[in-house]
Amino acid sequence: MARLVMERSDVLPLLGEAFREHGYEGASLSVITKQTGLGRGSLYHFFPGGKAEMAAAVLEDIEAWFEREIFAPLRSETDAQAAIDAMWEAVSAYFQSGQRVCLVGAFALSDTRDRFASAVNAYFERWIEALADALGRQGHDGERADAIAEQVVAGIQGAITLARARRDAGLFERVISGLRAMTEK
Amino acid sequence: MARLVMERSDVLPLLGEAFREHGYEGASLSVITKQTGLGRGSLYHFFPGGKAEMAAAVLEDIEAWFEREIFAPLRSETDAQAAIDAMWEAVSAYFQSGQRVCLVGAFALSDTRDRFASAVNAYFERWIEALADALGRQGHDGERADAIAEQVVAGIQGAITLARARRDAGLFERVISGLRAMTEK
DNA sequence: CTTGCTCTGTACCAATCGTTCAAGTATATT
DNA sequence: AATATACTTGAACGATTGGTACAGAGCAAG
Repeated sequence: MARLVMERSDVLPLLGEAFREHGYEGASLSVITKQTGLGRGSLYHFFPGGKAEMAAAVLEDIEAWFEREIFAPLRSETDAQAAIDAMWEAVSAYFQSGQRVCLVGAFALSDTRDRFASAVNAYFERWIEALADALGRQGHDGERADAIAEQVVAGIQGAITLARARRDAGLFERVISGLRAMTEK
Repeated sequence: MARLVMERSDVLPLLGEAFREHGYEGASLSVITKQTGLGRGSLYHFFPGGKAEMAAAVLEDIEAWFEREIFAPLRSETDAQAAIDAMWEAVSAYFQSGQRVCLVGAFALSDTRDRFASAVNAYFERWIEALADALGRQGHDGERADAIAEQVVAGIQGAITLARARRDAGLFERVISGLRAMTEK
């Protein structure tokens, strides 16, 4: 039966937005309670480890989403080009033309990275490897596929940074379409 | 005559490192006093506006450095390719193969951007325009020069993000050399 | 030495930080 | 209905935050 109360998994996206908008340090408990609508007690009921556990759970949730929606198809879809095309559409939708920050990237740039080093590293490692895998099946030789994958994933992060810095969604789309050209046969 | 005491301009690089390592929110006054070796009294003597003025001064200092060392040559050096080559060397040295964060990029990803919106925007705007100018003089038509410049500046930011996320200086250099190929005739 | 100015360490402020917890309400089980 | 468990509340804790006040240190000019 459907529960009327909030579940832990319902809170994660709200928590994610709080961290995205304010960063780890900037997302104070008052910000988080406001963003999630949950009191401090409830938050510590779901996440006894406090803020650190909240952020870790959010990272895990994000990683799981990317794994399911993007990385796994890149690795196992028989039509590699179709998986890559799907990645580009997912990226544009997920990051909302650069108006929405990549939480993992944002963490990577601050000393928050040290707290969540393995999650931050794993996210990008898997993205690059999965994309290189698809590029390989698409016809590129291994070394070239690795290079393109690194270039492309870095470019996506940079596009987010620039689009946010300049408040220019068009800039995001232009850079993305330039990168996309690198992943076409 | 040379002053033995600390000047405002001597503090800026130290302040910059503090903000780079901890972000705007994370760089507390205790962190800043430790990093700079200056007490609260001295800091507020130099920067009556407090933390916000410190960060603004650091951004101004960074912008001035890039303007002098990179942007101006890109715009006015008669040998455009030489100016671009110099840019790549300066970028590698300045960001220390991705071990050193771009403060402007880091600010752009957090809500700190809102506080320093115009400085953050101006930094990237000038970089892109100066690079596009050099690429134009190097032979590319205007539209193509703009596109490459955006792609390249975004790529640099992404390379920093990824290199830091994965603690992989080699990754930074590989992405940079891929980008560099785009700026060669 | 006196005066005046720049610089600095200490103490202090109100506000906010992340965290804890006892008490309460809602839901599920019997 | 009675009991047990899941969830929520909001007040309070000590620690730390950014910022202020201020007396004195250091030094130069007169």
